[in-house]
Amino acid sequence: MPELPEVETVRRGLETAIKGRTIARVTLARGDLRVPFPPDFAAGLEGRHILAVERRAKYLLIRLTGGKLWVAHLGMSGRFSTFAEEGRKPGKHDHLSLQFKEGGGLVYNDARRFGLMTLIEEEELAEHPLFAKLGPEPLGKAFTTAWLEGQLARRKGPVKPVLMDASVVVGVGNIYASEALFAAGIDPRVRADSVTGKAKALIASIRKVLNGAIASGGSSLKDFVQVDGEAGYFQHHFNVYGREGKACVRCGSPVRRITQAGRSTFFCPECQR
DNA sequence: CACACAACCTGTCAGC
DNA sequence: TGCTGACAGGTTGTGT
Repeated sequence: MPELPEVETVRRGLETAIKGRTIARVTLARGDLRVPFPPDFAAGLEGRHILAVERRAKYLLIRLTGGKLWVAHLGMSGRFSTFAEEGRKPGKHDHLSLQFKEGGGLVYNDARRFGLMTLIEEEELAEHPLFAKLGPEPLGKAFTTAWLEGQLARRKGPVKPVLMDASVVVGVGNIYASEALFAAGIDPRVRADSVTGKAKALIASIRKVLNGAIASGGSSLKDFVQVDGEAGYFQHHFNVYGREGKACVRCGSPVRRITQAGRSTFFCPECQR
């Protein structure tokens, strides 16, 4: 389910739900998700205290005592939820379960198993293969007009897949790439190097779209006991994504769907040039 | 290096 | 109700 806003919503939920707890026991229902759990994963978590829940790109970073970092990626279908009962039976696709010393626990469920869990040293984060080549955070200061101009300038393919390239900017997935291009009035099919002059507007659009989605996810989470971004996700309304054939919210002409790099792209041919 | 495409795995939904 | 095929929010590896 996650693009950056959903992961950020889950991060906030986890922060409330598990920060300050002590991990008493870890149960793995199987040995792998997208990649195997490291051999020391369960033992490495047990006995540790949860200091903070952070995020880099679409990865959740759970800081533990002893300089350890529990890295979690939700893939397409991963979700965390908390439980209060002791001796809870694992449901279908529950792959990981934590029991807290203080009582209650946390479950990771992931039907498609595109998620990922690992345990690394805090200090190896920057050089770690998962993180070394990641571009700037879209909501951070390093995502500048000059940076995006430079990235667009060396790409001759369509602009939309460039926005989804994590070495250009992280956190922008298939939904928000379409939404940001709509907000910026840019046709997703145009060559990336033809819109360098719109880099500044594109950054503003990306931020607007992501911040709007975070605000919507966060507000729905308030009434939610569970750690689960799904409610916020489905509550959010999209301007073009998933709206093939429906009237453009701005001009009324039908929204089109095309395929780019194997993914669906939605856009308004009138409003986006 | 830039780019397209397949692969990973399961669930859901539209259409028959 | 059941079957089939298309499609799903991510990332990585391969081949050109």
